[in-house]
Amino acid sequence: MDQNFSRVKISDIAAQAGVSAGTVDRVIHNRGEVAPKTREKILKIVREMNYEPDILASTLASKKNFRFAVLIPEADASNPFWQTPAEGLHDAWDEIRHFGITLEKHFFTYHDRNAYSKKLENIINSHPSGVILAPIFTEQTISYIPKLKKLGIPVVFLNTRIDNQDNTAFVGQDPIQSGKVAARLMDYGLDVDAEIFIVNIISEIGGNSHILNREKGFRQFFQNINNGYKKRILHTININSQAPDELDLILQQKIGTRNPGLCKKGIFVTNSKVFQVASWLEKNELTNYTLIGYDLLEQTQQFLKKGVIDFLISQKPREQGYTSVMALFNHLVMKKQVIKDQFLPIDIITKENIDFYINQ
Amino acid sequence: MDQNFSRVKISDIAAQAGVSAGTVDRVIHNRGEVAPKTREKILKIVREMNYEPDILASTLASKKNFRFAVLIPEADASNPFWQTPAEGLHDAWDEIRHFGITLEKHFFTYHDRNAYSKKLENIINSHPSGVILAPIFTEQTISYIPKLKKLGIPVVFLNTRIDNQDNTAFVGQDPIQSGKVAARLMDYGLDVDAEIFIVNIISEIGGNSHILNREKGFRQFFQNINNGYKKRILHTININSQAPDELDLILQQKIGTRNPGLCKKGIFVTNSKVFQVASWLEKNELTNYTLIGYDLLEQTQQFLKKGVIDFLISQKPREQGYTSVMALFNHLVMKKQVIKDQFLPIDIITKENIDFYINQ
DNA sequence: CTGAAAGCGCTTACAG
DNA sequence: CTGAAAGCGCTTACAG
Repeated sequence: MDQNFSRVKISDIAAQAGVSAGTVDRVIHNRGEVAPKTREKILKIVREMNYEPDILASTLASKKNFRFAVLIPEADASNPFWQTPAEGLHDAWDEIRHFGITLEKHFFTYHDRNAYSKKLENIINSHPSGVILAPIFTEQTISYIPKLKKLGIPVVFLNTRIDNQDNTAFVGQDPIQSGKVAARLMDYGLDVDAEIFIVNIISEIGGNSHILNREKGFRQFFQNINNGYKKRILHTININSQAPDELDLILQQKIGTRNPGLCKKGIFVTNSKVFQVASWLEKNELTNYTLIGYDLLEQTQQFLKKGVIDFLISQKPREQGYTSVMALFNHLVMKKQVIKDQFLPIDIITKENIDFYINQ
Repeated sequence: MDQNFSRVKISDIAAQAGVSAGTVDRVIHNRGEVAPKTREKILKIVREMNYEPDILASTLASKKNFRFAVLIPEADASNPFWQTPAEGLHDAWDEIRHFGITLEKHFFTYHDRNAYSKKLENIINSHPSGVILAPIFTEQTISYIPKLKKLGIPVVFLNTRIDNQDNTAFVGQDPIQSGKVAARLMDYGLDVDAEIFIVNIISEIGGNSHILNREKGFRQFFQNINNGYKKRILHTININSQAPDELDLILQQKIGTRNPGLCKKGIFVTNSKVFQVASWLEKNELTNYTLIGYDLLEQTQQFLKKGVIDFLISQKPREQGYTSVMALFNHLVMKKQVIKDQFLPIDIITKENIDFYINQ
């Protein structure tokens, strides 16, 4: 039955096979030093009796320890997103630490690729049991994959996916698809002839692949729509600057002065910087815009609640952290098969459901 | 440090206190038979050394077993919703069964209150370690709460919340708030003067509190909106019938013949029966409606993908099951403090993000 | 009220 | 290649 945890133990197998528990153990864990016939015999009985090891007893006896090393961006005022994945990592660790697991967190900044490489190298040299990585810097990351592989250290990618790599798992969101979700919301809410602005606010050296892919998905949505009458006009606005005044100026120029007074327009901001656009709209009392962006930061939440932002898309940052640790745990400790691409849901957040998503 | 699992063990405490491990154990588990001064002394050292028991060793040694009894509606063709919570229950059990936990599932039908009572009574009389309950029948449930309490059997409410009860936890969605989410989506997508129909399709004896509360929340949203110009016209249509033909007739009469040709109208179906309304719209080639409903069943999914349904709200059925088991586990086995009201997120599902929610 | 001993199921040297 | 013994940290009778 489903509900009954197998009570067959090693001693049962040993008795059946007429050998000692130690020999059974050697077979089960493929530790060699067992005669082929003995091995086969034991294996057969293991299968017949449907033996499942007691993972608790195993962990207790083996005194094995696991070190999970984490390398993610440092959370700070200009980059608060990374606070929450760190909490998720910690929560998961708290649930599994009984199994002799330690979690080491290391941080890097978006500004320094070399520091990232250096830290990753140090981590690898310390021979952790597994690594959880936010591989913002793609090339640097790829260059270390062979070494990790050689040392047999499994690696989980967090938040950013890299194609064709030997990672144990990826945990994060599909950015192209999330762009499509944003597009659906725009399309549903706007008149047929409404203009739409895609605003990319790029303020860091790295980590822009998400932005590009979200725009890509957003545009794909409108290409795929086959009710041809909906010829949406999409403008992309790329902004590097971070100074609020400068940003306002650009927005004013590119959006504010454009066909004022016509029907409601849409603005899709491809990351959490949507709060800066919201701030501009609010200051200038511009209400005739639908505004959609990303992430539940303190600032974005405020503007959603005020109604300046209409929808936010959440990346489930806590769950990203949580799920990454669990992927490593299931792979390393539970020896379960782990799903390689773990795409987390693309949550649509409004004023009405936000309370249930905070801290997810 | 955060990351270091305490390595103090009972023998360390015992040595410090100059007693045996057995005595320390008695103190830690409040099993009495210890002299007050000894007790105090040990307690002090436990605190000082920051002792945390090794839950694995404890579980292994104690040979304790836990029986979790579940009582939920039977999933069948007319009520497929309950398939998924059952899967979530099973998934959670699979993760924790090492701790000597068995999961017993019992089922009831919406049609028979007495059978529900009877089953609940039988479950209680079998003295399980804890109970997980879908308390569809409120009164019947409440009448058994004192008995559960007396026997010290913790109970977790699944999907339906009952006020002011001594349950260990509730896991489910806030139906009033979910109605507001639906209202937000309607309001965002419809013209100011569009008519909106609220359709309650009631096909069972019990389980209608969700429907009522969803309508309530939906209406509250429009009452609270203070941009007075948006005077929405809301019609409620209550339908008891289940026969498709009859249903179509009623919909045709109440919705289909009403101001045809005017601007897009909204239909909010307060449960998963939204697929029946979708089917009616499709058959009659009525495209000028925004349709919002609940739950990711096979039928609702199809209509969402076809574009007949615009949005679905998911109750996260799998997570409901999963979280219920974990609540009981954390309470009973891990002896952690468990949050009483665990409201799960109100997920907004579209054609674009549905793939990431299936089986949640 | 307290301690010594055996045991939970598995793993790890060690001896042969 | 194999077995006997000790041990992981905690709990459970049992004896006193």
